[in-house]
Amino acid sequence: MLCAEAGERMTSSRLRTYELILAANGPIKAYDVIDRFHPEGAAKPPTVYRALSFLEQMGLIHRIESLNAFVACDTHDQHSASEHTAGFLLCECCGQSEEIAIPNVTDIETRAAKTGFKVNHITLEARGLCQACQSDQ
Amino acid sequence: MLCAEAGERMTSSRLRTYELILAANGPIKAYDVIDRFHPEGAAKPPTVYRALSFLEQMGLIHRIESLNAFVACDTHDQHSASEHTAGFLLCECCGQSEEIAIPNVTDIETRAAKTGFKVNHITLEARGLCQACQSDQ
DNA sequence: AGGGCCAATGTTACAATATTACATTAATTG
DNA sequence: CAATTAATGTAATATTGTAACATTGGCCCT
Repeated sequence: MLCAEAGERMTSSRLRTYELILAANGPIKAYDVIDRFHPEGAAKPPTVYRALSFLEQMGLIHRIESLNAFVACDTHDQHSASEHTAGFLLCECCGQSEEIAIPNVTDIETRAAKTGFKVNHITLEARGLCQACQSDQ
Repeated sequence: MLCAEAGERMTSSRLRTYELILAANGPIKAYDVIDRFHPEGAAKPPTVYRALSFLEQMGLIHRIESLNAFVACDTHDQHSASEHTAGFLLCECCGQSEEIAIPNVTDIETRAAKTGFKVNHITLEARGLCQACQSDQ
């Protein structure tokens, strides 16, 4: 929250969206946020999509591309929002995610630089099975 | 193609889909394939989505998660389909993609193993600017 | 060749995800 | 307080992807 103040205003839509993502305790879909937004009925999609964009820019949440879902950032107090990029371990069985630092970012940038490519942002998502779900098998 | 024969049949829908992806010379969206499928009108979505799934399983194409798009595999002759996973450099300006080997896969697996996570598949997508688009600025 | 099987396709409908456009309200600043 | 910009409300629609079920086509077996 302190982190967000550095940027812009934490309005009630944004806070409500962030609360729902925190409460989800794992990746949550935009339309699940939309459905839970009000006690009675659903929110309008733009309300939530705008809040999601904002929260992502602030580094409070991450979008998981391979799931079309969003998850609260574990480590937003450890990074500036701008440079903040993270990797994820995504369990294909239970749906839980674990945020990890991307190993060897410089190796990726070096490889990119070989063809003159300048990296702005890295998406790293590893799908597999978490420990608990392996035991269950 | 030889590679595909190892698995199943390269039917005409599958071939047509693959041709369109090869011809696209960069990531192409499913609905662009659908629109171009027939000379006259569009294909039905399931026709193309089925073909895309098949081609991906065969290792002939890759799905780019952060673009909801598909691109022909550069290196399917160098890998068995099952173990085949690739990284991508995606230019935010011109839309071109470059396929790269994922550096330090073992580092990712080792990090995952710290919490008992078993990795099945890695998505690595680096967005940024290709050389040509940097020069243009 | 005829019958049985399964893979693949056709077809319709719909679900899920996301954005555009424009009107309105709220906050901030000079 | 007026002017300006940021944020929100609202309706409609665009984009992406799947479910369900009927039908066809290839293949194997005797």
